[in-house]
Amino acid sequence: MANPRYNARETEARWQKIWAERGVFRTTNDDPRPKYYVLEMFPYPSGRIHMGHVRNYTMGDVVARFLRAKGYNVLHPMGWDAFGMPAENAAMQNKVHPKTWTYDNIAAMREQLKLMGLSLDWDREFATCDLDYYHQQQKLFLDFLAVDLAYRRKSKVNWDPVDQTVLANEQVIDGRGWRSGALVEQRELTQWFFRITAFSEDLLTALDGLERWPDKVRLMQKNWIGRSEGLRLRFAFIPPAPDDFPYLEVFTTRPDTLFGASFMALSPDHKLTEKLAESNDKIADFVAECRRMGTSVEAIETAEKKGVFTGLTVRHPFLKGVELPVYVANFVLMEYGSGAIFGCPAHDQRDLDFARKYGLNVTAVVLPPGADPNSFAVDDKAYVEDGTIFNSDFLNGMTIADAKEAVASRLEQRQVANIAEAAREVNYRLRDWGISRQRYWGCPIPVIHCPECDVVPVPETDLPVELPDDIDFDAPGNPLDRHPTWKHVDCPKCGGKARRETDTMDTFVDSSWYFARFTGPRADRPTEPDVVNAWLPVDQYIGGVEHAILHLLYSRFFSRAMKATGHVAVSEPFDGLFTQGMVTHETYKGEDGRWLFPEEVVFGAGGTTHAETGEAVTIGSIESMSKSKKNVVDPSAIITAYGADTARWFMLSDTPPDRDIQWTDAGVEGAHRFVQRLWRQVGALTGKLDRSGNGSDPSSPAALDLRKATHRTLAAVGSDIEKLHFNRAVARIYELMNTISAAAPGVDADPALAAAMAETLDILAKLIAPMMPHLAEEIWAGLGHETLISEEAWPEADRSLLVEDMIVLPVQVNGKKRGELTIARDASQADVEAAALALEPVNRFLDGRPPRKIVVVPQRIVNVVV
RNA sequence: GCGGGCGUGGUGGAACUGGUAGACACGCUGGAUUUAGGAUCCAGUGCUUCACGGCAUGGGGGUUCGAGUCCCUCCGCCCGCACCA
Repeated sequence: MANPRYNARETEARWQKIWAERGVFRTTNDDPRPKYYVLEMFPYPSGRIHMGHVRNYTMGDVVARFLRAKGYNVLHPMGWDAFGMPAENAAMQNKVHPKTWTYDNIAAMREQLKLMGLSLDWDREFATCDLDYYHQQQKLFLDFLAVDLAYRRKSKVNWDPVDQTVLANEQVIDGRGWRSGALVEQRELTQWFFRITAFSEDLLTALDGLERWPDKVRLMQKNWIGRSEGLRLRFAFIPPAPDDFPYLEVFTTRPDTLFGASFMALSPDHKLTEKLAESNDKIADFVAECRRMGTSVEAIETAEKKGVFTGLTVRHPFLKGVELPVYVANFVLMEYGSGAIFGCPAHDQRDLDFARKYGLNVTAVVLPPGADPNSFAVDDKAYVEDGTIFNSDFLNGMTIADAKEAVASRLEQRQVANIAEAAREVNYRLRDWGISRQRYWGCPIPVIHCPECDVVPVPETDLPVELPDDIDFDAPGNPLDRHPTWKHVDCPKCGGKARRETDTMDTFVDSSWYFARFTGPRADRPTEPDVVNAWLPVDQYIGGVEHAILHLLYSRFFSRAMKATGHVAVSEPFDGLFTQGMVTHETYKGEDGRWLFPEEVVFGAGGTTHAETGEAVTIGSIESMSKSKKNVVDPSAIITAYGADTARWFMLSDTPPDRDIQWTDAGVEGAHRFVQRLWRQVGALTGKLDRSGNGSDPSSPAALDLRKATHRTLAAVGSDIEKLHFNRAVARIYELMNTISAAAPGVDADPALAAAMAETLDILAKLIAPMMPHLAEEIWAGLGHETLISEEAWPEADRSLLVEDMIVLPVQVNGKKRGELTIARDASQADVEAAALALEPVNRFLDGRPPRKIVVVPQRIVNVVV
């Protein structure tokens, strides 16, 4: 330890090699210790790791190393979310095969990750594009298909006519394909779906049990599932009713407003609309116009409520002789309820806009509190608040809730002549999950289309359906579909000529069960029941909040579907979830407004300038790191310059882990200074330590104080890490470090302090080990230990050192602190009062009068009320 | 529009169930040491006052012996959803 400067690069490589050689982080499935499964969201192999990965994996590694030290059998694996579009884009742009591109990227990123010193079990690594992985995924698909959790139906999709592919909603920008720029069309295609709605209710109610999830995420999922209770009503047509439609079915959550109904509206996609359009050009034109309407945010926000009268009318269920015209309206969604509504303009803004446009009646039936029933009317703002029902016959005077119930029970008892049928119904906004993608680089859907036998699952013995390697990306569309031979197969059932499904699965399918596969990554079935059920659920899952809905909801569905098909025993995959914040950085712009990389910018006395051109640079807002704004810092460069421990320490310091952290040079340098300071301080002390005792010598108050500070820190850091409050744990370690520096000069003359210091430095090394594992190993070895600190147990805090006999009690007068007194911890209330009243500042405020009241909160505070 | 969250020094942020506001760090100021340092060490650092003290957790009001924390209200910022009947 003579070297005053810590050489991170040399040291980190050395310890990483030792860990790997000794297999320190390899996890076995038959370990008798209690299990703990730590998982960070696995990366997409884009080619290079970014700071978000560094932050995510640092946090996970702290948890993994901490729990390993606490005596758990920790599973901490890593893999690759490796299918997806970017590989195909690279293939088109750079003429490189998606497989080559992906595996090259994985190799590069694995090397980068290894430089971070993460305590991962690399033996369990896999990529979702590995044949073995998607083979098992195909088995899952077939199992889901067998129990009807996977199915095929026609569905509206965004179709890019140039690239000849389906686009996700996120890939449609202002109505145009993000790559081709072509106007996106709405097309009906037959697509594969997972029946996530089979679990709507369970996915919703089970959220309450996810106590170790952020409330925010649970709420987002709740809103996404969107449960609402109401009635399904069948309105009778004024004869003649259209063929095949004896009644008009609607769903409503507001049956209390039935007396205010003034029209009916069908979705443009409603079956009845389609039928009417066949013989009515106006309707047909209107439907076509609606189809052209984009699905973009802007299009919906600015869309005018429009419709066209169908010529049909229905009877009002309660009001004799009242007839309601039936329209087709652009704001009615086919996907929700029955695709038809009754319109009550007074109490729904959309209905009101529509009614005003077409001159329909607006009858208020909910009276705001205190309003005059004779004069209250709705103008151009619908009344949607609470109130009392009026203008509504038998509902008059009721609350909204009572009126809903009254209508429901009356309809159920069939007391209404004009309603053919009514039933209570629960609807969800959640839709089934469309998984078909017209893409090459994904898991092939293992079915065969036979002209005789229809859809035939690929027999399990014929699995895997392997992606062909010889493909070309010269033309738009799905290369699998264009492949000369791949799709031509014989029907497994009848042996006749048949066609292989050329759609592949959404890559979200791949990431919906990888956590289960990590428990038995080489099994010849998707999971080994004994093993997977011993490991799941994941105890702590860590990742970005951007996955709050899709990935996390899909994974919750998958667990249920895998449970239904016997692959796992749990319904909930992730017991604890933590969503970390993003990494941000300042942005920089040159004189012409172009974005600049941080390394292009020089901060001089004369202002901020460009390193090469010398032009003035504008410092812009702080944004999350992104390639487009160039405000990125490459983790490899940081690790090369400062070492992984510095990068890790910085990521854990100062900012709470769930908030965005700003990456700054000053911050990194500060973290690095601490690494050096720690190294220097420990190095300066190693020769002076006394290993013959622990320093519990009553004759040395300095030793006792140091031991108290050490054990207090030990207890606090442990509980901070358990709560993932890494920034507080870091602050505690800084505090201990300051205490050590202050005590260091006394070690020479005080043998008890030298002994206490030995214990303190051992504990310090263990405290930093989860966060800066390389430095911790180096210090541990330097302190004379021959074990690996990575395999050492977390120390126990000595509880007798955590309580003080004498405490400092703040004394307030009228709630303001005026002084403090040092008193025995177990002093009686009378003693505390007497001591407080004896304080000079208190007396100054008392001014000779007796206090009105004295509040003593034991061991906390004294408040004298004058 | 609906739903949710957050506002604390120059900065990032501490403050457990209401109980010493500003821990810890960055930055800054002064000093020491050094050929030099973006290295290290020491001291200081919410605002205000010569001082006693006064004022301070987005603004205003309330509950309480006591409020950053609880309640009401207003302002500002951020996030999610988006015609869901």
